[in-house]
Parts: sequence; structure tokens; C-alpha cells
Amino acid sequence: MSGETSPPVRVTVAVEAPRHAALAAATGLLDYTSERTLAPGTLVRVPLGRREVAGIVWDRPPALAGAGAEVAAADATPAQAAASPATQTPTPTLKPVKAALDAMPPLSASWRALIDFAAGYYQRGVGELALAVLPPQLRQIDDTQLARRLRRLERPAPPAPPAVAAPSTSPAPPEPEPTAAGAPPTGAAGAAAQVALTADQDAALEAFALDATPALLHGVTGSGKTEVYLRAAARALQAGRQVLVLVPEINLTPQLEARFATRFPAHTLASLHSALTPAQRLRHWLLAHEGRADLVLGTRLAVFASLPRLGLIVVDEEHDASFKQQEGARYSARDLAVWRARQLGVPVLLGSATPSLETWQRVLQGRYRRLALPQRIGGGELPRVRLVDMRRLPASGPGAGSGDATPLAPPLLAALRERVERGEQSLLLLNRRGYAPVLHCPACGWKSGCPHCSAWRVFHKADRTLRCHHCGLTERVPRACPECGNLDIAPIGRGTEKLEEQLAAVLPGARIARIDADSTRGVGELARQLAAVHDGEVDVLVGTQILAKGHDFRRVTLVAAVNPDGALFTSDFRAPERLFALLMQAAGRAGRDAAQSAGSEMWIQTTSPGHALYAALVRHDYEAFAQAQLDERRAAGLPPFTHLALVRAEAREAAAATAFLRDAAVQLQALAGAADLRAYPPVPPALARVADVERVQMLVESRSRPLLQRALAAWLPGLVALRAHHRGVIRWAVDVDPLAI
DNA sequence: GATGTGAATTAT
DNA sequence: TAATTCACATCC
Repeated sequence: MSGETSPPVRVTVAVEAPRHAALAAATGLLDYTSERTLAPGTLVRVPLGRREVAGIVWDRPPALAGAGAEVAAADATPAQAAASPATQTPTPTLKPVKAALDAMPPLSASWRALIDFAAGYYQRGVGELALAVLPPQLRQIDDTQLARRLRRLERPAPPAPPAVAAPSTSPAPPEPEPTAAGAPPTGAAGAAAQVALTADQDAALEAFALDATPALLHGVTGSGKTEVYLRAAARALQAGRQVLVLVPEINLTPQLEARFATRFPAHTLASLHSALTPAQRLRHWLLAHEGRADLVLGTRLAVFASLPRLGLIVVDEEHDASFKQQEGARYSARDLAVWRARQLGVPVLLGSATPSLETWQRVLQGRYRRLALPQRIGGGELPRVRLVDMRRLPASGPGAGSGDATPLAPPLLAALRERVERGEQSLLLLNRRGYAPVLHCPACGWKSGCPHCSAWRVFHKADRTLRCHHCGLTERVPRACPECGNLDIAPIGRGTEKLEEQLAAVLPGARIARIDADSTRGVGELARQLAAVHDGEVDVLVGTQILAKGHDFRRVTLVAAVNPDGALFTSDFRAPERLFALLMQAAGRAGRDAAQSAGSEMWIQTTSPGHALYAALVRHDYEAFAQAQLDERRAAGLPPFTHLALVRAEAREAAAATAFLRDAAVQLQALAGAADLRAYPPVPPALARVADVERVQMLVESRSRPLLQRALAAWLPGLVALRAHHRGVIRWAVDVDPLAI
């Protein structure tokens, strides 16, 4: 460039400031001066008050005036940005930009559009979101440090710690499979081996290639979805494009990563998830941003990866709740993936055996295509589902302590013994860690409540502690009742620890292991325990839902859900959907080895064997289940037929949070278009108090998504202003498309 | 959210 | 009289 002595130019910068801060009309866009023009997307450091913070050069949305004027707030308190588009810069003197990170290419217009959209949709500040989804180190390092990091990308990755494979161009990726004799042809048998596709896979792939409409790849566990991902990826890679693969959990990244690395040894793969070290995270992100990585695999955060050549997005297990961020900007990575794909005109593949009802509804509407893989590879059968009626069990002993009753029905116990004798593995699922969910004093009625939360403290026998799973409070188990001194305080109910103990008593000689968040605390501990299972060192595996997801247990022929009924009777309208998906997924753990699939079984212990959910499960009939659920949702006016937003407020006293929300509701009623919205009275959520903070939430509902969007956008400045009148409110936030209400 | 201000409250 | 705590304003 030329013109060294040209006057300073004005630049708009998205800075890291939360939308709540009421900064710059709450968008987080501030103006600065610069000695030279800075391209939008350039990372900068700018002064903010007495601090210096990271920012990104942004372009002001030109259409702000038109869009903002559409919904007028009747409340006059907040300064309405829409009032006059011409009244810019009330500030006479702008501060200069401190530094620009020129070593790196600026973030692209399409990336900024994604951030703009997501910030708008989820009601957060642009700068807040943009900076939050960048690697933390980018916010700290200077230009020379960054240049050095970039030069280091030229060289192959340094030897990574064993748990997480670094982006590798090396020809020897880790071998994911244990020595599994008779593994189906989809297994990562040989490096880059191309296997024959089934007719279903072939048809799915051909259909997928036809256009860029979002596609649901609907296939049961073991039906070969991953092979379809790999083939679709191969096509994109061949066309010189990048591929983004999103998975729900960190635990699942190494497995899939190995599959991709094996299949595409000549391509660079980068992973993005929170378990990476800060340095790794920056490195992988830069690989993606510079277009050096062809394959980017990660958890929900990866949906915001900068990908200059993006040509395909895959969302594996798209129904999984982990794709919804549950704090800060509460985005849905799956929904944003679909938006991003559409914006770029790039295909997106959503894979699941049990699609979310939102996705399924779109399939029924014809907005998404359905690509079906109805059969397991190699002719494997789905496990037979058996319901055990727990109402007809012989009463096991007197006394009220139901927690001491035999955990397993006699026929299930017999089936387990059979498996142990035959050298096959079994998997028992119980969604409750610890020994017992609560301690109880039969003399005075004391229960082990948490003093800081509206929850019980859980009894962990292994280290003799009472632990609150919400605030972390951990204490030694009291010897006697703290209220009345009674020595006979007893556990109520059963967690995985107790189940493990009871199993050991009824299955003498069997090798029993437990896998849950407690047993896998250390780094690599989960992997180590899973390896032991693969190596056949375990007969019966007890665990929480950590087990149900994706792990490929070849020798498991029996899966049992010990006590899944709870989800049938909660007020959470998504609980049945989640339970069905979990049980389908758990069933999929059994008989993945086609040779053993014929004898594989899924047992359900229930007191409601007649429940429609279980009936559908017995038939492996997702479609019937989904239809029944959709009918219920439609009748009840729930998503996907209505659109929801939740305004949450937290305060020391619930009354303060409630008062804030009541006033907020009054504001909402005054907005244009309020007639088409419905705000429910503020209520405490299922878990009302955590760490001495009371939560209250208010549900807002609309038939129309755009309407809800416009209302929220118009409402937000009012909410920001309202907070000043409610000093007791510690925090508040809007959750658009909440998962739980 | 981070930071600085001044005033009110408390400790010594 | 010094030391904390807290409400409140500002951040281009």
C-alpha cells in the first residue's frame, strides 16, 4: 500500500464485552481510530476504559436502521438505537487501536456473518461471542508470537500426549480397534482400505450428492453411518474443500478421529475440543483457519471454526443434547451448522439412529431429506428387547428400605449368569452415580440435603463422603444423625456404586467393573478402563450413560437398563425423547459383532411395561415413537410446533429474581406484536437453588420463530436497563430454544 | 464483565 | 483514624 501520511481512519471493533453491560447499544461494537486501514476480520488490541482488550475489526451492519425500526418498543427508557440512524458518534474523540495481529489472515466475511447471526439469534453481544469462540491464546499473544506459531505450523506436529491425536500427516495413525476377530467390513481394518458399500449406503451417498438440502442420515447403530461420512468427506476433499465433523462428546473424538486419519492419511486433520491444551487448541485452530487442515473434527465449539474452504459439514448423533451450549451464549451447534451450510451453499449431513424431533419434523415437512440405512452391516440383527415387569417381583424381605431389595429381577440375573459362563460381556446402565442418592434417618426423618442447594447430597461409599453433585460440597459421612443422634441412618435408593457391590454378591466369581464420572476422574482413565473391557478383563460392566454413547464393545451381548422409568414421569417434556434415544443407543451396544448379534438382548426393568415408549422400543420403531411424540407436542403446543425462549434470573433471594422477571413481562406486553407472544408466570426450575443462588425463569412462547426473534431483539435493551432497578439480581440471561423448561 | 470512584460502615 | 465493603458509573 501507499500513502503513509494519510490521516487516521475510523474502524469499528467488536470487543469482548457482554451484552448485559449495555455497552454501545449492547452489541459490543465500538469505534476507534487507526493509522492505516484495517481489513474487517483483523484481530486487534484496543483500549477499553483502563484496560486493553482483544477485539476484531468488524463492519457495522448497514441495514441496522431498517431492521431495527420494524419493532418499536413502547417503553421509552432505553435509548433506542433505531431512533435515528444518522446520530452516530456522540463521542468526539476516539481512541487509537493499540495493535493489529497482521501475521494471520483476517477472519472471513462468512465467518463474521455466522457470528453476527448467532449473536443476534441467541441475543448475545457480537464481540462477546466472537472472542469467546476463538482460542483463548489468540486473545493474549502479540503479532510476533503469532508469527512464530504460524511458522511452526510448517513443521509436523510435535509428538502429542497419547490421549489426543494431533493433526497428523503421519502415515501411522492409531489403530482404534482391539484385535477383534470377525470384525465387520466397516471396521478400520487396513490403512485407507476402501470397502464395498452396501446398497443402502450407496443409495444414501448418491442421493446426498444430488443437492445441498440438509440431509438426515437415519440409521441404526452398526448400519454404517460412519462409512457414509467418510465417503462424503472423500468427495469434498477431492474437490479441494475442507470438511467439518461435529461430535457430541470429547470422549468420542479420538475414535472418529482415528477412523478419519486412517482413511485419509494424506490429509491433515485438526481436532477442536476443550480437552486440548491451550497451545494445541491454538495450533489446531490456526491449521483450520489457514486452510492447512482439510479435516476438522470437534465438539460443539468447532462449529465456529474458521474454515476458508469449507465444503461439507457432518453432525454425528445430531439429536444429542451436548450440541446445545448450556452457559454463556446458549447456542445450538447443530442448528448453527445447518445455518452455516446453507449460507455457504454447502451440504450438511445430520446423522442419528434417533433423530431429534425438531429434525424429524423438518424431514416430515420436506425441508430436510431423509437418507435411510435401515439395516445393520453384515446382516447383524438388532438385539431382542425384553421388558421385565418389576411389579410382579417377589417381595424381597420386609422393611421400608427398598434400596436393599434385589436390584435385578431373577430372570435378568439368570441371563447375566449365563453370559458370564459363556464368556460374553454384559452392560448394566443405571443413571445415578454414587452409592445412594440420599441418606435418611428413620428416627427423626432427617435427610442428607445440601445446605446450599435444593438437592440431596449423595452418599459415596468408596471414600465415605456425602457429596453435592451441584455445588461440590463434600463432607465425611456423619456417624450418627446430625439432628437426633440416631446411629442407624440408612441410604435410600441405589447408585452405580451400590449396584456394583450388590452384583458382586449375587454373581460370585464374575469380574465386575464400574464406569462413571467418579471412576474415570483421572486423565486417560476412561480410555484405560475401556481398554480393559475390550481386552476381555471384565464380565459385567456397570455404569451411567457415559457407557451408552458410541463405544464399540464387540463382546457385549446383553445390555440392561436397571431403572429407567424415572424419565417417564418427569415434567420435562423432552424426557421421553431422551430416554428413547438413550435406550436405542444402549441397545446398539449389544451385538455389534454380527456373529453374536443373533443372541444379543436388551433388558428393561420397568413398572410400566405397557408404556408406549417401551412398546415402540421393543419393535425398534423410531418412527412410531416419533409420531406419537409429535402428536403430543402438537396437542400441548410444545416445540417443534411452538418456539420458546427462557428468561432466567438469579438472585440471593428468589423474590428479587421474580420481581425482575415480572417487570420484564410488563415490558414485553408493551412491545409491538406482544399479542402473538405468550409469557408465562416466573417459576423456579427443577433445581431452584445452587450454591445459595436462587434461580427463577420465565417462559416466552410464540407460534412464529421470526416473531419471537424480533420481539426478543426489541425487548433486550429494556431488560438491560431494567437490571439497574433490581439490584438483587446477580445474573440474568435469555436462553433461545431452551432444551429444558 | 472489569475497573475505579467516593461514601458508608466497621475494626483497632 | 485506618481499613473494608458496597453502590454506582463508565468503558468507543
